[in-house]
Amino acid sequence: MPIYRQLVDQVEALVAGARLRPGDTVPSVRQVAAALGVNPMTVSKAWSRLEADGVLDRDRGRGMVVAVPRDREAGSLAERKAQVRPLVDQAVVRGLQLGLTPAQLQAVMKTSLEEKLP
Amino acid sequence: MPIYRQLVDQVEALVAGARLRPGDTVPSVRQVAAALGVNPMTVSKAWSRLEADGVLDRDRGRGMVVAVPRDREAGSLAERKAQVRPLVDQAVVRGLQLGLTPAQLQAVMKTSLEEKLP
DNA sequence: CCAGGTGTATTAGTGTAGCAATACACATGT
DNA sequence: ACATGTGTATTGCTACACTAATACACCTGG
Repeated sequence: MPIYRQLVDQVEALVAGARLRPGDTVPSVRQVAAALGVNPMTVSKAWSRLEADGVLDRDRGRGMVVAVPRDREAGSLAERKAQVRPLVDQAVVRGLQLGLTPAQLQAVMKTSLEEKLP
Repeated sequence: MPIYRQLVDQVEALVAGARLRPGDTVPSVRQVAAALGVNPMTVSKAWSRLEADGVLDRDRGRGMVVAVPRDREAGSLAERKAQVRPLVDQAVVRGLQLGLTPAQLQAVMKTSLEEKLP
């Protein structure tokens, strides 16, 4: 899995789990790049995508900050459910393929939720 | 999303949902290719991957058949749960990101399961 | 055997994702 | 103004994913 995607997923998970809250600052592009031995541009790509997704706010000269969830992109409850649906479907298909029962799959999701929400 | 991957996902979903059962035959590479206006090799790639994943059995000169689930790749319950985990995590993160509550996410999974299992 | 069905190995072309090097634009503190 | 921090536009390169064209190998029914 590409470096920049790993970074995106990692930050998204932290924000979704409220371990990074709106207003918190994120390590600078150069800090992360140096720590990982990667080109700053690679990190910038990740930060950019996070900004495009509304997860971070950019502030040139200062750094990037966790954005307040604006519900803008959200839409109605039904729409949001429809957006997650493909990902859930993928997990479900894989689970059934492995012989897991519906109850076992639900249990996995419960575990995942508990781990993410402190 | 690549053509061959769409085919793979589609067949996997059908098999996982028991709409295609072990022993059922699958349309031939050339039939599907003609129907979609695609090169037979593209369909073959999909069929091959499905065979590698143990979903289909090959039978040169006759066609491809849905394989019996062998529990082969399965392993212990814990191992299988661990395998689905990343996919579930991805769905969960996305759901939380959209402001869905844990209960709503579980509901989405329930719906997905009900739709797949007849 | 032969005709017609099956899947596929091989090869080649095309596009693009991923990453890095460079140089630049913006903001802040002194 | 200047030094120093921030993020980034641009460019170029490389590797690999995806698709297709062709020719071949296998099996079955007559």
